[in-house]
Amino acid sequence: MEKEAKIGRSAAARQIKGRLLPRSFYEASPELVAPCLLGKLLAHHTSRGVIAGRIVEVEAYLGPHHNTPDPASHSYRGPTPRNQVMFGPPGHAYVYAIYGMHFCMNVTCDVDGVAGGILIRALEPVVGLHQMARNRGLGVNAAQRLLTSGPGRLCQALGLTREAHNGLDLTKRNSPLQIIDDKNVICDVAVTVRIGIRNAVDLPLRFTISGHTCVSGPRNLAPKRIFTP
DNA sequence: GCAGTGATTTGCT
DNA sequence: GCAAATCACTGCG
Repeated sequence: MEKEAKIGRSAAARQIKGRLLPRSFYEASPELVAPCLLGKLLAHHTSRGVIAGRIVEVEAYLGPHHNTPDPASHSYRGPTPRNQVMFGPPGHAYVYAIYGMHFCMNVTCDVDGVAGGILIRALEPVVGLHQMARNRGLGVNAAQRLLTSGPGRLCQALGLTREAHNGLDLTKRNSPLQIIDDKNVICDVAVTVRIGIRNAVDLPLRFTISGHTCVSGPRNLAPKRIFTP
């Protein structure tokens, strides 16, 4: 009980201060933008307050115009009603339903008209931990990594749905959903193959903050390489 | 390990 | 049109 109260106070005391990432940040290819998102804050402004987490794991999904074919990407076969957001301007949220019960959130990137997306796979909870636990249907003393470690979990924790958030512009000042650079410095970035997919399983397009406890998936997945940004 | 769940797309008529 | 296959997941055993 004592511990939960302490977490609640420290989270509430924190302010989200930093620079809203501009449109130009997202105008490059997914494999270039993806590692740059690590360490940034994903913030959802709700009527109940702010819920935010630090991005610790992402995956790049390449568009059909890219040199490397990516059959795992939703945009692989061209635009459809579901994936049209990916073919629009960069810096927008592409939220879709999967397996009948989960949502996943991508950030669109590359220039307008060229598809590209980055799946946000895991966050480190930073602000609104009690609300995250409520949204996830967990007790307030649930382990932090159960809140936002996994693409479905983080959407549930932040209260993101396709109906309410698909197509939102993340670069607008008044957007309820934003990505903010608070100058947090990260150490090592590990590059691995993507997980949870059937096609194009060999492409090294998953980026994680190396060793971070909130990263999802198998702990023993060997990195293809590690670099310091 | 695998069941649960439903939207989405593809491939037939 | 309609049926079948697919799916970037999670939670339970």
